[in-house]
Amino acid sequence: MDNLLKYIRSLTSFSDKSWELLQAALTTKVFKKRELLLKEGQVCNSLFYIDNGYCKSYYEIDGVIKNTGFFFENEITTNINSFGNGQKSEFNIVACEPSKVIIFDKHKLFQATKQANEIETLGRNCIRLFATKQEEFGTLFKLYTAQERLEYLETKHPEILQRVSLSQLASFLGVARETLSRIRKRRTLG
Amino acid sequence: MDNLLKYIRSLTSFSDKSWELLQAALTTKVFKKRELLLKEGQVCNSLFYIDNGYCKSYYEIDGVIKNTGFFFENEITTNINSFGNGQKSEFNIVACEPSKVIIFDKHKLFQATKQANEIETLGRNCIRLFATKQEEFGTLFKLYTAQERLEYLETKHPEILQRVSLSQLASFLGVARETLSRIRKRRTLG
DNA sequence: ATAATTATGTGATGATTATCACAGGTCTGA
DNA sequence: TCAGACCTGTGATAATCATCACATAATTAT
Repeated sequence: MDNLLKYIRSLTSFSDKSWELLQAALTTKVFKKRELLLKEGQVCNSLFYIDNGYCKSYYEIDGVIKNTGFFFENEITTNINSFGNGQKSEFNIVACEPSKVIIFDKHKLFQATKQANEIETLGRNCIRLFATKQEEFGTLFKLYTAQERLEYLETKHPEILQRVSLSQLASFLGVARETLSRIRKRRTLG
Repeated sequence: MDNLLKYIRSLTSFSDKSWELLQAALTTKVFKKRELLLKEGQVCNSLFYIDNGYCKSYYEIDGVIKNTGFFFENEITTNINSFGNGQKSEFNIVACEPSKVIIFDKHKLFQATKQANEIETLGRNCIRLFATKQEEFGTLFKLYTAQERLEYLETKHPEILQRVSLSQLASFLGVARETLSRIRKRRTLG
């Protein structure tokens, strides 16, 4: 829980009392590799804080897996649309490594929110960070070619390249794995 | 202001008192076509609620304009990263038609937030909607081809096609305008 | 340990797309 | 209203990418 408290206090002022109230909404779970945090068709009633390990979100379309996001330590992942509107999730979230995850229960969180305004502010800031990340990666596709997208990750998010395999990354970058392999080869030579 | 109040109340319960407190953070401005709401290099200290008209966000890279979002009536636009972290904006937001915009001032909004918890909740919900939209459009590029992205807009967001020119849309869809013209031709025939 | 699975590299080929060039249509402001 | 600015369509060509096929690591499970 120590990491989470530091994370929270990096976002907003948070009294010991707020922290105590928040506990009612939290549970910790260790997910095995390939275990699902969220399954397609379910309603997402949780925010998932990743204490260690990492996860990815992916769609499965006509049997083909399309990765849409990677989430590492000290990040929160969720299906923001499902969480906010109660609609069924169209994608999955899965642990890519054994991962210790702190789960925020939506309904208990909203109850805690009523008791401490700091928790409401925390919620706003978590969603803000999530929105920022979505915007950042969504923009990549409009601005850059596949090769430039790879270079962007190399510069701004090297941790992704270190931990995610080429095949997994290709799907995220929107190119075939063979293409990414060739892009990488061109780059290490030229 | 009537549209805005309806919009707010569609998101969260909002008392007349909260509405009155919120007024201190609001100003209304009519932007001419091509007038900038936010300029690259500026810090974004506002949320922009579009009462009528529409706007787009765009990057200008090596003299080439890349559209990253379109925003219509009853939507809020901003640079969420600049607004939240105080960093300089890397993109512009411009009125594509004469547009009546209600501007939420960040600092005054935060003051109002301290006086009414409903305003904090409103803020969280506005950011949530923004995040949902970012996720939706970011995902398009990972899941679909250019033609499928066009079909998605035709189905889910026909208002964009009705109001945005082909050239402007091509940039948003990440293809050359000639390519979008040909995709459209293929579709209307086949 | 070793068999099975998963990941990566690479060639060949066809499909898709970007880019340049140019023509005609539509909008718009002085 | 009329000239300049924008928008759309289309051909030609080169670049990029997806797909299939197969070989060879690397990893994983029993």
